[in-house]
Amino acid sequence: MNIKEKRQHRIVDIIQHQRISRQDKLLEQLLSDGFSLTQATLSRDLKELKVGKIPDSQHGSIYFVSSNSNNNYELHGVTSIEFVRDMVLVKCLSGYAGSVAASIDHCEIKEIAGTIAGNDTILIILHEEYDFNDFRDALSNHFSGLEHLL
Amino acid sequence: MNIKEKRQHRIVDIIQHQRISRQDKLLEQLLSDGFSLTQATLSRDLKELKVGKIPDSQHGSIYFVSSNSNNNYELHGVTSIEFVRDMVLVKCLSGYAGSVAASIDHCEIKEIAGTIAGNDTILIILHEEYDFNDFRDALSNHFSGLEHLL
DNA sequence: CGTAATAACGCATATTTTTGCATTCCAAGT
DNA sequence: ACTTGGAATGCAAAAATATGCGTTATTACG
Repeated sequence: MNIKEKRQHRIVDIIQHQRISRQDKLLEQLLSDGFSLTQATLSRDLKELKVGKIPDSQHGSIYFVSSNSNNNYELHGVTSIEFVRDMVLVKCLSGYAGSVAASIDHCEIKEIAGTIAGNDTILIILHEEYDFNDFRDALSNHFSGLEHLL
Repeated sequence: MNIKEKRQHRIVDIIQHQRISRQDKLLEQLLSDGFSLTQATLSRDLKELKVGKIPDSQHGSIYFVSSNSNNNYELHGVTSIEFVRDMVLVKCLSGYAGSVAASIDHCEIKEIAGTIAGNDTILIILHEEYDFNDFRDALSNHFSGLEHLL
């Protein structure tokens, strides 16, 4: 895991455990944790992580991580991803299709109309208005380690 | 319904139907809808409404209304609310405790660890880090008509 | 390796949002 | 109608966040 990933993991961690209302404060913590960055980078990280902000009665407005935001979660067992017609076929190691599909479902990706998992293959149907590019973007927003398959 | 309420309703309406990324844009629409206000007031409205902002892959960052934000729903049958130790006791009309508790549960208020309802009394346990003030704020954010009890 | 292509980042600045303060509006009470 | 207190608002300034651009690191490839 490289520096950037570590940093972003730490950002999510901090946000999930404390009420952060300003990038400054978050930056302070990251710096004292040994990370080296500026507010500009932090701003970009928050965007990549799809970290949102919502008013809070006590602290003005605080950051939060949407449950199905970019969690950079690693998706294990996927061996290939291909696009056929307006469907996506995801091939997995034997027995992995169920868990992989469950992970994907859990993200509630708006582009996906539904998934069907067998033993080692998942069929994903996209909503009509989306194409493979949309799907690829969405998937890479939610999971890491798929770069070489997309 | 007074001007402010109408305006705030309209704000929620706009946000739920379009991807708004800046208060300016929202302001424009409100002005052309005949409302008269400045961006400062809009900012305050968004805070009152607990309208959040979350990065969006297409439009930078867009406003959204949390499903269990300030919905100003009326809570019927409550007769008193009191704080005892780190718990809250809600007294209701006979038979109402169940439905009131269900309504409260439905909001998934983060300050609440759990609720237990009898026939006319609900016991609400708060998470350790919150106090009655937090609870009161949260409750009044979710329901109207409780002012005289809080 | 050397080089090209891309990603990551900082700096400075622009953009956007929030807020302190003064003013206006409005409802309640006399 | 007059006073009064709180809510609502505008204005201007402060605070917070985002971003264009140039530089540096990192990766990919011949």
